[in-house]
Amino acid sequence: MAKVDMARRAEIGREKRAKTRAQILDAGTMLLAERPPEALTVDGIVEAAGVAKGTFYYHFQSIEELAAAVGAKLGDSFDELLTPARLELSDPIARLSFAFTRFLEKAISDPIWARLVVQSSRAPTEFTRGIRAHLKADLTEAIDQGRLSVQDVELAADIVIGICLQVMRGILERRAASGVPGQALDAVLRALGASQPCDGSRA
Amino acid sequence: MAKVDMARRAEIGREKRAKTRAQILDAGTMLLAERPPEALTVDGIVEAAGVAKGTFYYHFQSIEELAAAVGAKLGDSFDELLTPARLELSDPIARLSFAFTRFLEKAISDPIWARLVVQSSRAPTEFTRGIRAHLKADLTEAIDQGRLSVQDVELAADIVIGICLQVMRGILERRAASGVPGQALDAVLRALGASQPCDGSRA
DNA sequence: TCGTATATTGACTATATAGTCGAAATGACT
DNA sequence: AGTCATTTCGACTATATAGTCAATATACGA
Repeated sequence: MAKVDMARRAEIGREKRAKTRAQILDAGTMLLAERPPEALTVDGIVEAAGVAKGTFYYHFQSIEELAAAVGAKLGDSFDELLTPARLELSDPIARLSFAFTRFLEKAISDPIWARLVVQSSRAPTEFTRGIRAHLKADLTEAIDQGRLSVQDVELAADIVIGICLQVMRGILERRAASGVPGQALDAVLRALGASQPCDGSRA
Repeated sequence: MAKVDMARRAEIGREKRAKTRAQILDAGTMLLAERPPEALTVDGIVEAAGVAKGTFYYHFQSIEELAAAVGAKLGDSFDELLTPARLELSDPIARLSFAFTRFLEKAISDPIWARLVVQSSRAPTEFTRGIRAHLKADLTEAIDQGRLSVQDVELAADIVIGICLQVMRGILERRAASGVPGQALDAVLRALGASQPCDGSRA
């Protein structure tokens, strides 16, 4: 009698579920782009997402879990943005330069993403830590090659990240001049005391 | 019959009032050093200050007003830190260098202050704007003297502020090496492409 | 059309936080 | 000791937010 295909059922559920979950995730993303996670409320989220309160709890255990999911999505966007460079470029300074530029260009083209990055930088998550780890690896390699005058990796990382974040804030507050990413990169390389990478694209 | 000196009364009141107000202000300062203003609660503040709830509202209309008062106090500490340099040094790059170094040294010696500065940088207040205005004045002067290779004042300001804030975060997270302020300053001057100021203290 | 697994809803209870206010305490002065 | 302007207190009411759950809707397969 009526053998029901449980697997199929679950799949259907998963599809519908994914759609609503994405709505909530998007609403959470927008809200987290404009306020710190401590300022989020479940009522605010469900209103922004256009779903009922119970639905939120059906998909997420708590606001923290939602924030973590948004963080994971942001982490994915980092990988998507940076992985190509990591594979193609063997020169650590070139990798770093490419990544830095991609970041600022993305910030210009996608302000919500930029706001989210800036907000996330307040309380470092697993994903922003990953970025820093990659950066430090590149910097260490460059230092080992004797190509940076800054010898302290942590300081070097703070210089790169500090300029990147603050320039992002500048892009968000004032309107972005398109020349900014290049100029900012030049400044970063000067700050690190970087010897020219092979491409020689700087002044 | 008992002519009461109202002015004296008011003065007495003001003294007692000032003491309790300072307690609340200090509690607010500590809390704002560790969380964004949106995450503050009146209950949390009065508990930290060791006063009753009504007392808070006797001194402040709202949490925003308390946050503004903390911001003003922070602004005063900026002036105290920076005014001497502004009066004594006529060279804009020397002024900027002095201010930058004072900031980082203060961050090392007073972590609560540093946390407060970092937190405040999220949502620029009247007082952090003042800092940026001073900085931009110095940078403009230096650019006009043809002593910086960075020509865009906003970008230059972002570079200085970005490095300063991120190095502060680094100081707070890791333990501060005392050589950091000097090294960071060197990096900033290189980033700006600054010609040597007269003292020539850099590498 | 009906049955069923899954997803969605919104009303409901808990609790936390905001903001008020009359009563009590304080302390300089007589 | 008594007076009184001022400050402090904490109980109280409002409201907002968290978190639950029984009822309902959905949509596919039989």
